[in-house]
Formats: sequence, C-alpha cells, structure tokens
Amino acid sequence: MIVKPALPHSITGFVVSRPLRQNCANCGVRDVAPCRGLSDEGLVEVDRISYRKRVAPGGIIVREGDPASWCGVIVSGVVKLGKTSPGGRQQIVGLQFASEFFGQPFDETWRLSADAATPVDLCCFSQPAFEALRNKYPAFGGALLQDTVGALNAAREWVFVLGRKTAEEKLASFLLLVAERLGGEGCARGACATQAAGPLTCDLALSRTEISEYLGLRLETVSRQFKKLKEAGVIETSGSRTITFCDVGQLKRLADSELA
Amino acid sequence: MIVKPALPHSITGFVVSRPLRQNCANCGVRDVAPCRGLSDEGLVEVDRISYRKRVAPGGIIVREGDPASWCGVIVSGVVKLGKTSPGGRQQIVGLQFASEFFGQPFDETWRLSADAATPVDLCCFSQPAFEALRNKYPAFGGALLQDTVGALNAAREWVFVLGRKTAEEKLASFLLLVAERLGGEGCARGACATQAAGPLTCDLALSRTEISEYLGLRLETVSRQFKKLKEAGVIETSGSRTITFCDVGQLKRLADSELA
DNA sequence: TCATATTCTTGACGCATATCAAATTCTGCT
DNA sequence: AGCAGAATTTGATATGCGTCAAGAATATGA
Repeated sequence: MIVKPALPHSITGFVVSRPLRQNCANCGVRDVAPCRGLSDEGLVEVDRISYRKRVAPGGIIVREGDPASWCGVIVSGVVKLGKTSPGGRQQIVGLQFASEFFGQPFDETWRLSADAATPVDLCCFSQPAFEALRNKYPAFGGALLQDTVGALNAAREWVFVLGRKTAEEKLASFLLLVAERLGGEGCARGACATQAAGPLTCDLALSRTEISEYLGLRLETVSRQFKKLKEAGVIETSGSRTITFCDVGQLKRLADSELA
Repeated sequence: MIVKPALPHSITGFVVSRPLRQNCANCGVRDVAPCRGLSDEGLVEVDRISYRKRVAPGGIIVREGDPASWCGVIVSGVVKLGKTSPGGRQQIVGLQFASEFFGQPFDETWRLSADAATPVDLCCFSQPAFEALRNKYPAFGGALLQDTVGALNAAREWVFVLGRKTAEEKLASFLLLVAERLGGEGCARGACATQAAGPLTCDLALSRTEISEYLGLRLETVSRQFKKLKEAGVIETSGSRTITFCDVGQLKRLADSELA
C-alpha cells in the first residue's frame, strides 16, 4: 500500500539550515505525477537519482531524431510537442503541463521535438535509472500506465478536434483547455477553474503562431476567430497573451456549436 | 526473466483428442501482444480467466458512455475507434489491428465507441481479472505500457496527418497504413510488406465513408482522390474494397508531397 | 440469375480557410 | 519615455474541400 502524506505544498514552518534544495519533499506535483505510485523509500531514491532541468521560454528541450537518453516529469511550465515535415510544415501534436510524464521510454531516439512555451522545470532521470525505478516499484509503473492511457485519450480527443471542428470551435476548444489547465494557480490535474462562475484571467502561454500550429490553422485565421470571440463578449484580451474568460458557458457551447 | 519459447504459430504435429480450443498455445498474436510479458504460468492463467468475443463486420463492440467492465487483446480483425458529436459529426479517432490491446483500464465507462470493420476476434478479461494479472506479472504491465506508448505515438502521428496534410496526402498516408498493417498475411506488428518491390494486393477493410471519417474528409473527396491515384498509376482497384499497390515508393512520396 | 438496396462516382457550385500584402500594435531595450 | 523589431491585426483575393444532386457500379438476397 502506498502512503500519501498530505503535506502542504509550501512548507512554511520548516527550519532551513541551508538553502532549500528542490526535491520530492517540497515538490508541488508529487501527489499527481506518476511519483504518486512511489513509497517514501522510493521518493528518497528519486531524490538521489533525479536531476533538474530548467528551460527558458522558447528554449529547445529535445529535437526529433536526437538520442533519447533521459526522461522525466514536468514540475512546472508548458511544453510543446511538435513535428516538422521535411517541407517545413509544423504541427504541435500535443501540449504537456505540470505533473505530466515527459519522455519516450522504450525508444532510442526522440520521435518529436519538445520546446518550452513558458519557463519549464523538469525532474529528470536517465533512461536506465528510470527503468530500474519502474521495475523496483510496480505501483510507479502502474501510475505511469494510467497517465499514459490518459495522454492517449487526450490525443484521440484532439484527433476529433482537428478532424471535425471548424476554426471557431477549434479555438474555443483550445481556450477551454487553457482555462482548465492554467486557470488555477496550482495547475493541478483536473483543476476545476472552469466550473467557477466569475470571470477568470490567465496567461495564454502560446503565441498566435503557436496556437495556429496546435489547431491546424493559419495564424491569420486564429486572429480572426479571436476577434469574433471578443466581439461576442465571450473573452477579453489585454496585450495578446493575457486573456479573460467572461462567459465560460458560452465558450463551451461554441466548442461544440452543434448543441447551441 | 520471462521465457518466450519460439513455438510455431500453427501447431501441426499436435495430437488433438477433442476439438482444438482457442487458447494461448495456438494464439497467433501471443508473442507480439502484451501477453509477451507473461510467463508460461501466466499464460495458463490467461487461458483460465479469458474468454472470446467474436464480432461480425459492422458490429458494435462497445458504445461511448457504456460501463467498461472488460478489456482485452485483438486477436484478429480491424477495430474502428470512433467519437460522435451531439450533432452527429463522426470521426474515427483510431484504428486497431491484431495483437493490440483493447480497452479503457482505469476508467468506469467507455470514452469511445468501437466497431468491427472486419470480422473481429477478441481475447477478453474482466477489468478486475485484468488488473490482477497486471499486478501479478509486472512484465505484463511493462509490455502494456510499451504498447500504450506506441499507441500514443501513433495517435500523435495522426494528429499531424489531420492537422497539416492535404486530402491527397491524407489518403496516401492511409493507404500506406493499410499496406503496412494488412499487406502481409500475418498482420504482425511492424510487418514490412511495403519494403518489397512488386505489386501488393489487399483488402481495404474500410468503406469510402469510413475512410473519410478517419481522414477528416468527405466521402466525395476521398473518392476523387482515389481517382487521382488510379490515374497516376499508383494504385489499382477491383471492386471498391480491393486495392493493388503498384508503386509504393510513389505513394510514400505523395504522403509527404513536399519532398517530391 | 435477376432484382433491389447500398455504395461509389461524377458534376456543378459555394464557402471556409489559405494566401498574399499592408497597417497596426505590442514588447523589450536603451 | 522613446525606439526598433517582432507579433498581431486587418484587408483583398484565391482555392481546396464541402455541399447538393444525379447517375453508375457494386453488393446482397431471393
């Protein structure tokens, strides 16, 4: 049985004799990341074998084709998973958020490029160390499987969005995703920011170009759809990256406009 | 350490005292399905707890929203995973082939509908039995994780196809998938039918409508693209479901027409 | 083998989104 | 604060795919 002590995310009353190190004890995603499957002993081991990576916004995390020697967990930030065709067409094939597993286990090379959309913090393992951890703590492997199945569901959801939705519905779907994943402070899995009534302001994390690459559209089209949503009073923007959701209900209806 | 005895797929010299039952010993996908992670003892257990499902072409396997009480492995056939919007728009969000895991572990209800495109054979487990199997044989869970990661990669690949490719490229991509997965008799994972030189004939498994639902197009558009490929001498058809690949190299170029 | 329903093909036309080209507004830096 | 470069918006036009409507081919069942 796995013990999950309900520690506060910020340990305020803690006597710090030397600068507080980034480790499992003060890790904000420990209870939702695959690490939730680890025992206390396992977490101690993670502290020993893991290392941190920090990538600035716009920075490259990995490039398609490079040898995949490590994997890890996203501690904070937004990661873009992309594919570029030889002719230069680009598609963001997935977005990843805090607490999600990042990597390509069972593979020698990266099949995708990954870039930081915001400042990104990663808790990293060498592939062998990671595999050893999986073998030693089956519940860790189980949690990883559960999260991978979740990612697969999300990817298939996105296949529907790209295959069947109009530009307006696509943008509405993206904005809902942003509201859900980035709307709350915690960025925790399944945050329910979109359930609340009042308006909600947050950072978009992606530029117009990046949004268009995620939605399979052109940036001009994205821009025009933003205009429509603003005119409809569903959202407001201040600058081009800060958005306020004025009417989440309407946004949900627009994401599936057939029901409206 | 897992023992993987290299038994022939068809056991010909076997003395059968009563009608040969469908079980692991004569299962064609045992060595590529997640079952490859099971010991001999585990396979005996699978024989005891698994049961077979057979679904005729066009038959419903599961419906979105139904309680997910079982999961399993596709022994043969082609399964369509679909999503339907309230307004009736349909999208096939994935195709599954022999040896692939089928199911929604960790979930109470099916998030997708699944239909048989061809006659489908499934080797099924109740969710609890399946979970017990995973817990008892960690290598089984590992193989399952590996396959799920593979499915995630395939889904992201398809996100690129839907997001950035033209109608012609989409159809070419689909036909290549068919050639790879259905071109050889064995339908085994990673079949290399498309490496061979000569022409290759096989069944499409999907109707024009289904192909259009997979590619995010309309059936008329699919039909027109078929015409183009036939006129270009890349494929031939006899009836509407039997295809001959005349020039796989050209097809590959068309699937990524930027390089041509 | 033929009759009938279904699926597929073909054609004409319209629209959503792409494309090309400025103009404008942000954003970071001095 | 003001400037320069980048990002975004806006406009005009083009086009690929969708839509609607027949008609041909194919599959199914008596």
